Amino acid sequence: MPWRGGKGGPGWEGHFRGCGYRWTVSREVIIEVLSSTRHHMSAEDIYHAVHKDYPAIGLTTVYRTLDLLVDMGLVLKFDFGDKRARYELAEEFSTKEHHHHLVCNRCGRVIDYTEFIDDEVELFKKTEKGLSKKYGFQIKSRMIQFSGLCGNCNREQK
Amino acid sequence: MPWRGGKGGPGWEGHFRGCGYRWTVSREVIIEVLSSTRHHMSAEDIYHAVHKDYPAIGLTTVYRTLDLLVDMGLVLKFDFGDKRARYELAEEFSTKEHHHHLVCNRCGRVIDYTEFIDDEVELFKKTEKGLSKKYGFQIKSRMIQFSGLCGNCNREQK
DNA sequence: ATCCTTATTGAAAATGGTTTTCATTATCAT
DNA sequence: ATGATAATGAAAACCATTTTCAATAAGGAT
Ligand SMILES: [Mn+2]
Ligand SMILES: [Mn+2]
Ligand SMILES: [Zn+2]
Ligand SMILES: [Zn+2]
Repeated sequence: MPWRGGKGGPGWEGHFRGCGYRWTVSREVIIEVLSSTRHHMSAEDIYHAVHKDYPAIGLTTVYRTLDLLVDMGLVLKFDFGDKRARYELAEEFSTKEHHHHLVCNRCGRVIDYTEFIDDEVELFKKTEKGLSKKYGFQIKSRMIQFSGLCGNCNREQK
Repeated sequence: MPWRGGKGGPGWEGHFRGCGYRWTVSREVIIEVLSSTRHHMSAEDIYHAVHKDYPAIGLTTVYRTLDLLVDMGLVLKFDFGDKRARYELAEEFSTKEHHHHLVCNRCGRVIDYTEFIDDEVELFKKTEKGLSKKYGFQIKSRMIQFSGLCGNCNREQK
């Protein structure tokens, strides 16, 4: 795990430089926000968090930075069914372990779960190898997502 | 498999009636389109297909009907990363077998794959049971999706 | 077959997350 | 420090989807 999070960690900066991008305050701050949350933030969430300390940073820049981060594979983008995209640090840069998502259709709660992850990883490996051979498809990312009713909503639903 | 597809099959009509909805020409025609394609159509795709024979049916009705079908569990809604939602008959009403999706990030091609489905189903069952016990979460739907580069795009990329 | 209630519909307008535009500013190799 | 140009913010544009509302059609009752 050579990547240190936190302010201006050479890992992040190096990634940007390595791709020919500049290392800017906006980028550092946005990454800092993503690094220090356990939530799945929307662009606007991030914008608000950033805005407290850096009111000059605009929503447009947040969107642009997130796009870059996703392209570079440093951040994952999710669709949990509310209209806005949600973002989370990629595994290698996160303190969270490899996980998938459980989304409540009623209240929108999102649970990170890690149960049976080993089995999933194994199955993924096998599947990817099979699909790559059969379709010549090179898999870059994989996602599993369950949705339904969370404990609370399940109870109320009755 | 008690459900017959095709024009006005009592299966579809019964489903609507059973939920207290009326059985209308628009609904019949939209279902007919979904039943006779192997593609993952957008609302607008469906609108255009319907429009040839029934120019009076509007895009709004297509959206509304799709929402209903998704709510009733007869149709699945996907996000393949282009901006529009994509729709496909649920397994029980489709001639396609249970499958998952392989999405090309470059050209947008979507492949239905069925490899290792048995393993996946087994793992899903186990996972669902575990999650249900641990989080009280009642799972209604599950999705797996891989993305990357398809055979063609992989070759060109070089 | 006709009436009546109301679910359904189409057209147009509104919505809202995201993207584009463009003039200004900041980064960084020199 | 200087200059080339990548990055940025504000405002406008975009565009899939949703909402509004008056007109229409479905289907139970008669
Ligand atoms: Mn997560
Ligand atoms: Mn499919
Ligand atoms: Zn819930
Ligand atoms: Zn492709």
